[in-house]
Amino acid sequence: MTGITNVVSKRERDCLVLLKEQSSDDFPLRLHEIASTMKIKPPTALNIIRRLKSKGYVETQDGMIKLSDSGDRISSTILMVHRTFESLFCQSGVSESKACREASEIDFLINSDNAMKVLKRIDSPSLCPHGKPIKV
Amino acid sequence: MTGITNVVSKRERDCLVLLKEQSSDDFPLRLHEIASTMKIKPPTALNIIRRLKSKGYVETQDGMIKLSDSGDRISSTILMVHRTFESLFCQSGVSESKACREASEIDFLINSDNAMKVLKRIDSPSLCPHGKPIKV
DNA sequence: AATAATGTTAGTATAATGCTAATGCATGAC
DNA sequence: GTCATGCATTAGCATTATACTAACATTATT
Repeated sequence: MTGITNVVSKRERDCLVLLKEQSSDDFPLRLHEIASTMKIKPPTALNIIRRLKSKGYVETQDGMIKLSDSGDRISSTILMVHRTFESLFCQSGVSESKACREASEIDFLINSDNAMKVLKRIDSPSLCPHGKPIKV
Repeated sequence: MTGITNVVSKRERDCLVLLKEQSSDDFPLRLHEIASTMKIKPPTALNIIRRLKSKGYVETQDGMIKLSDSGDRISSTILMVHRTFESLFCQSGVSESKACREASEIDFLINSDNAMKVLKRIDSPSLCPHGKPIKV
């Protein structure tokens, strides 16, 4: 089996993407920031973080939460798939915001190898509709 | 809000598609047939059927299970989305069986309006890779 | 030191998914 | 006509994901 498929749930995916897009080694996120961004209460967020930790995707030090190497890798993959399908939807005439929402529902379910093939099929744009690089 | 989005779970989707593809008024399915096709035990299947019934997608008479009108409609929509993405994956170089599996993971999550736009974008094939009509 | 912010535990709830064991019902074999 | 077989259904249980509140603990800030 090649490619990456379906190892995280929807909310785990949301959390990974949040960490990938809005944190860095210099600016790791705090639990309450994750909770408020995800519009959930801290105990709920803690639960998700705990699951991600047990999968090895997240590390915490002094309440600071950041992606592990493998978390960074899987987040990049999810974002690549996300931007590929976001681009597809936009090329098809779907609005940017709807394209983004739709892509978020499926990006963590789709095998990365298959997504890369789709990317070629839709003329390999290098940037997603928001202007971010598809392949990182 | 237009189009149809996310009103069924994965297994409800599987069951709807099974009923749509392998039953008719003349040949409705029995519970144990659904269970064995879905590789689950009858009580588990009964649970899914019960949920579909409560959503108005399925009717039963004398142990015979068939789609209601609205169940038929939503199943058709799911299949349209399925075949659209299956076609996309195949056009991209994914094998027929992998394309089908991948499409099954997402077809019930994608808004039908968006799928129809994607269908146009991929040159509006009238048949899916298995030779079945995409638009019913 | 007191208050505020933050993190964590404990307990609860729901939905989806799955199972086994037991019961109920109908039908065909004998 | 009874009995076995097949099928449907109920009851009970378990797991995972998701989410909440209330309470407690810890850490900062003033």
